[in-house]
Amino acid sequence: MTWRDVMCGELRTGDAGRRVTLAGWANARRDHGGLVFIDLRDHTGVIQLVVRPEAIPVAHDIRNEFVLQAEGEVVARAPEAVNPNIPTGEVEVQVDTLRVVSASEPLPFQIGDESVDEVLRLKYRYLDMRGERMQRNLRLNHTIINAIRRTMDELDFVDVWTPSLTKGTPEGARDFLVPVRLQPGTFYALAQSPQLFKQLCMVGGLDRYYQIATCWRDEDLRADRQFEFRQLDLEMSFVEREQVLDVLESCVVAAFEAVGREPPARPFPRMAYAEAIARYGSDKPDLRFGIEIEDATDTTRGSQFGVFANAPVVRYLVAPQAFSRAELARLEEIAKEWGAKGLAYLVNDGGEIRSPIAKFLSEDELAAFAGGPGTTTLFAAGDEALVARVLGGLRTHLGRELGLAETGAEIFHWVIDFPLFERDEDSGQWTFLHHPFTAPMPGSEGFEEDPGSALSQHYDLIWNGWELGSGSIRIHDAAMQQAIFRVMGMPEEEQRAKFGFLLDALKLGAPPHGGFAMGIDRFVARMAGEPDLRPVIAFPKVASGADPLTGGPTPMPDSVLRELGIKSIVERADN
RNA sequence: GGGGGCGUAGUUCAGCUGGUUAGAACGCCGGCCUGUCACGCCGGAGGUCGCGGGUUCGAGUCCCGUCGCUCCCGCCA
Repeated sequence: MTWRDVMCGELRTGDAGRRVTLAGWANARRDHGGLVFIDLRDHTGVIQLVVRPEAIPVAHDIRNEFVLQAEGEVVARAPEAVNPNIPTGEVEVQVDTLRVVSASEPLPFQIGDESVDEVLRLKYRYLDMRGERMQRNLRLNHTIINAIRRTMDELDFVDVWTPSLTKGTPEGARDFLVPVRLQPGTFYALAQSPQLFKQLCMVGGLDRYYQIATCWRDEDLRADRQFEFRQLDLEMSFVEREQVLDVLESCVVAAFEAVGREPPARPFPRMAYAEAIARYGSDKPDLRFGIEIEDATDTTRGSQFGVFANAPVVRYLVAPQAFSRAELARLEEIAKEWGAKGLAYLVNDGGEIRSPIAKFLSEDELAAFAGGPGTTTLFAAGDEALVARVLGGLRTHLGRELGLAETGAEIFHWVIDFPLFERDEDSGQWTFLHHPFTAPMPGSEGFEEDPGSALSQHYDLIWNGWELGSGSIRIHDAAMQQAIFRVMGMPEEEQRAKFGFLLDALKLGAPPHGGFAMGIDRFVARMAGEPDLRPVIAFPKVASGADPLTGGPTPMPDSVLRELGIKSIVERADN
């Protein structure tokens, strides 16, 4: 038998007179006693069925979300019966055969009701999926990934599968561990990224590798972070930075074109890390709006206001609004979240300056810092990094709260010239900023002398203040790789134990290479206009790490653990 | 690990300074209806107010604890 020969959403007046077989879900029913209307829905849309219950008594028993199969004739509706709200509204199907394929109990929530608690929708994700939003998002995801794959293929990249089960490393994110039964007491880690495997592919002469790779990280979940996520992972041999960036720009543009949107102009602007921090207080600034950080240190050095006079750095930004006392208290909260001790400000309310610190400031200072009427100057004082963090946090907050970012623009840009190392605040040890395989900038090869001022060939791709991904030119020289490990305080034996396989490869004819990893889920979420990741992922987990649909994770019986050489030390009521 | 928010019918919510039988809308069930399209009209069922304890003559409301969910910080090479 044939379940259907046309989709619900496809029928138009040109189909009038045609006999059709349809299958789908009962989206709505309007039972008039002697005449029953049923809106039949599939992923293409809705078509009105007209059923005469004297001939088809089952029509009275149809309920929402029953799966139905209907046969009948497409007829044009009378002009006064046309429904202009749906694309199929000029026709309907006069049904002569109606079959309940699958009944449905009343639903826990109504399809398409976006006000329903998200966790409940996740528990019944398949119902949520029947709604327009998930249908749109999952298909958008498919379209984007197809466009990316097509682009990579055109550029001669080879899709190579790398292992999910990998050797664990204590650096970086926490690993998801997988016990190995054949070697009790040992574990694989689920890959946090194919990083080293793709570098080995370059040593293997693949020249251009890519993969839509699943990655796992056992860190706390957020609105834009899941345990597992996908990245467009790529690596290229014999390239400089600009060639890598060019490939990513091609993918972004192809994705925009595939979904029928105006792509961003190429090349995307480049901005040095130091400039991003100085002007915006962030290494991923949202450039859809202005508001830049200004320096006040020269003026405040001799200030009567002790907080200013004693701070290594005083900087400020001018917000385009004269904030109320309550709003300023809220902003101070934000500033404190980012590490500030307090928040100094000048409100210019129609030309009149309001400020608790005005009495400490000279005429010169007031004149220098106050914005025009209807603005507020927000200060941060402290060391350079703190000031950047606080003002960057405030700037992002203002962009969101004041709607400054809602310009309709889509701004892509690169941040380049990152530092190679940073100090770990706890241990005081030098540690890599991104990962230890990033090559230093030409001119920074002497990084062992002065790790703090060395720059790296690392780059980030930013979309409207979202970090979409990052990459770098890698180290292809074993001696340099070992020098990096040395600066990080990793002794020779530890280097061998953890990364011996990489060091061996780098000694056996490793070509210069570089690559990138872009978060696919983030990219799709942005493209879909979704505020976070979950609406573009078919079956996401919630913030506790649980899966409301299947009820995972679950404890395992001791017998299973014993075979794996594992003993649980956690007492559980449910075990 | 730290901070904020939430938890009342299937769903979304209301429920004042503590005061009779905890309400509404949608959904659900029954009845009527041949041109509706979020059909309409009439009737009905449905609640351990997250859980435990306390204060009180009396707790959805106040207090303590606990659980769950959520957002943020930490963390996420």
